[in-house]
Amino acid sequence: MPANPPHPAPASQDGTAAPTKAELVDRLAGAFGLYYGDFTLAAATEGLTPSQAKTLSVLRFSPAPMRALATLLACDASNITGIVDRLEKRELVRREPSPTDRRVKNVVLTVAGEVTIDAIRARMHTTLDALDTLDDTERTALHTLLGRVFPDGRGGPEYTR
Amino acid sequence: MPANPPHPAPASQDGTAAPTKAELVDRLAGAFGLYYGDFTLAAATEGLTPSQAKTLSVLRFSPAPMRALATLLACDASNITGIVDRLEKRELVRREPSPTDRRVKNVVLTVAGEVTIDAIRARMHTTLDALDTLDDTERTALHTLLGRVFPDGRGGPEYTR
DNA sequence: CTCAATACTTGACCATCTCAAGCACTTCGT
DNA sequence: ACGAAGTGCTTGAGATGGTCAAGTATTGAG
Repeated sequence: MPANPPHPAPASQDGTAAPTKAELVDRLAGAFGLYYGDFTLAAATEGLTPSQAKTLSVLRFSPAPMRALATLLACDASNITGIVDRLEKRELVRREPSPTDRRVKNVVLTVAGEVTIDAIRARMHTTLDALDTLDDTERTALHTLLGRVFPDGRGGPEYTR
Repeated sequence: MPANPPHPAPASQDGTAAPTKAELVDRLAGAFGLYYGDFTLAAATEGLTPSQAKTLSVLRFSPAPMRALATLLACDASNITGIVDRLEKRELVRREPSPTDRRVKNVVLTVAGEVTIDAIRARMHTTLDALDTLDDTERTALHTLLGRVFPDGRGGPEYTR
């Protein structure tokens, strides 16, 4: 039953033809919607908002100055002040003065912060369970393809000021 | 120079070994971050917030009652009221009373709304350009794998109340 | 030494989000 | 048929996320 959707999106009847770019964008949008829901729910069980959890997530790799966080999270610097304020009040994160530039404050994950972000990632059941259904070949393929389409950006530690 | 990151993440030296689940989650998180930044920027050029644009995006496929939107966007129903209020004020969207249940209001994309969401999707240059570098086989693989990990959820039109 | 640039903070203002409460309507049980 | 429970949407309060404009401290270039 065609059901005549307002926006065509023929969505290649059989699964064999290569998807159009629009179909791929749809898929990405859908996938990230589900991922985001999973992440948000997991963060909420630890009493954190998505932005707070995303900040902890970024800091897992390396401490970073406020400015770098703003760039990584694609938002205004003034925004980070508030987010880090709240994370610091809960001792998940610490501001450390940069030894080389007194304007800069490096944000560092505390041990409690590490535990928390690990717990959140472990609770993303929708995503984690789904990944379990992939075999090694598929995992490798997905990892590689995502790396091609969304190159990392995060080269080395940002602890560099 | 190993640089000794605080959180191990050995990140399989060579590209050949299958990535661990944690590495895949990292990749998903990174990819999601870039996609979201691209989407947010594109939405901003049309004067829309990410939530407003996401709502239009969902409605591309089919009109939907407020409740369904809340479920799809993984948020409280009361939230949708405000978002749709603002979209309606800009005539990108219309509330229509459901013919079969007088409690329900179906939200429908206007023509202007369609034009707007299409423009936003067309401006996601980071994502679209990256997809251009994939050949047909890779596109198919990515589409299939994402479909496996994040099954659609959106089966038929939600215009069903 | 002066001046432009940079890092962070603050305050104003709106959007987003949750929760609790309320109204309108539907559905179910009796 | 009737009342009670359930569902869909809205409203209002309160916290957070987000932008912008302005202000302070520091750096760095000339």
